[in-house]
Amino acid sequence: MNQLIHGLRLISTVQYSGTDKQWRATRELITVSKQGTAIVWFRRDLRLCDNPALCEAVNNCKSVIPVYIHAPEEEAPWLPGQASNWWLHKSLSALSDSLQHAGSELIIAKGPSLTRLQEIASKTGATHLYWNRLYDPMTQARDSEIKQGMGEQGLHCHSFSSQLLIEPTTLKNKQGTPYKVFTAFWKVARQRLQEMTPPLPPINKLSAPKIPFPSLPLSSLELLSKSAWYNKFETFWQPGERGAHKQWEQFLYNSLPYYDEQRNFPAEEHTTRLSPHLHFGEITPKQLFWTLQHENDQSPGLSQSLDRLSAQLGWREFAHYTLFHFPHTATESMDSRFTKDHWNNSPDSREQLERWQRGETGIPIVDAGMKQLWQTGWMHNRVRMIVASLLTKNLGIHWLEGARWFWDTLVDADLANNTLGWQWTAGCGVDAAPYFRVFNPARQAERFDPAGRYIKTWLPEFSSADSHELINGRQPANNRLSYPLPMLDLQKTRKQTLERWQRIKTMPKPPAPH
DNA sequence: TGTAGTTTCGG
DNA sequence: CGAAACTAC
Repeated sequence: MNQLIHGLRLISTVQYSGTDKQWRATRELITVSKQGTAIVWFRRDLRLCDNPALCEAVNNCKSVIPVYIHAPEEEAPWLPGQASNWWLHKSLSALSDSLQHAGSELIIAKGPSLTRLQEIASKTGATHLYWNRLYDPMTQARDSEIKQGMGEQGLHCHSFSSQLLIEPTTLKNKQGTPYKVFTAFWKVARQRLQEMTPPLPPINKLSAPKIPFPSLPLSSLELLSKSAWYNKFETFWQPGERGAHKQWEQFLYNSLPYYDEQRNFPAEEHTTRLSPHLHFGEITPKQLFWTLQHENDQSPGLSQSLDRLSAQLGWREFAHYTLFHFPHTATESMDSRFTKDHWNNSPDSREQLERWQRGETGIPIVDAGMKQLWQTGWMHNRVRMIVASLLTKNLGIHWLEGARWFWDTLVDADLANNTLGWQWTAGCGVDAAPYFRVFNPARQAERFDPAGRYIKTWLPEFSSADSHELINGRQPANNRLSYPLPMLDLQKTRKQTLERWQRIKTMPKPPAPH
């Protein structure tokens, strides 16, 4: 009962946070005379709420042209994967609808980004270009070229911060180097976040461009792959800004009070499931953090859950922060002692990788996770750590192989989060887990899926299995289950891994890359 | 955000 | 004697 009341009040907070007070604050910013035409270049900020680039363009310019340019090759070597493309398709469609409602139209084009932007500017007479900043290495490089290229054509470029709570350049430790340990980073960051400006109000009215530039149909981007394996995704997700807000409100109402205690239990649905929405910028970390802070002042009973969830946003910040400062880590281990030949390159490793990908390792909690990933484009975070530990530690396969699989199959595939997560588990990244941290899937299943509900959901062959089978999988003496025997000996591989990692960790530490 | 083996605690 | 605490990896 108490929790219901909490939930209701929180929802009203969300809606309130985007209305009067800030409306007034923003209106004061509106300049007296609006001039010219602006292009608002949408990238991974597919929303109309709390969108500084859009707000500023609307406030400063007479007409606004919303543009999306599809240029996946500009993100090489990390071209968005298939699950990600499915989401993008849906999200663009949602954004396009919202813009239409606001009296405008989303112009969809194909790259190269610079050429297209210059073309659109010259055909529409636009004099200003607005965008929200991204921080991955490829986009950083591309965007500075755009800034220069557009500048040469006499256009004014304006970029804004909205993807992150903290601009990566503005936070350093006492030695003047980037933080490499989460707790130290977050201690300072959260202190700074005490003073935060509120999220911006939604833009629900836009003046249509005077000279329309023909948009390509969304379908021409060919974001939906032919195999249509993602058909089932639609029952799990609602991409787009409206879906993001719905998910957030549902979480606040149903799950926030349980978050601290329940978030580690993959069978419970008490995580936010906002990762893909955040990745595509359908909702901002500020919108979330603002609500959490506001609630923290009022409901001390929730503080554990609120802190815990804030810290998750902190990890997201930390991941983007470290990738910004150490861009090479997207493809190389942060700890350079982990060279290519540290990893398992045996002739068997290719087949082992494939069994892991298909969810046929014979270890129930791992296979359940891999099936959940395949069917929904998402995996519970606890299970991500378990499957990643099995691949990198027990099987000794390079974390990049796991990162690439996740990249293609996750709807929330995000270079910064993916890089940090995999290197953390493998023990070669920033704030590396002590090398001796090897997850025992059986023990993890026992602790976090005690009734086997998660395993039974994704592995129907276990529907009538006993608890021993749920934890350990099929045993050699038991032919009752139509399920593979475990592909490895957990105890033996753990021991071998500890020895191999210990060898690395006793080597002299290489000089820091910074 | 680890595991596993050993020691200590408390009824 | 099982649970909790401790400790090495």
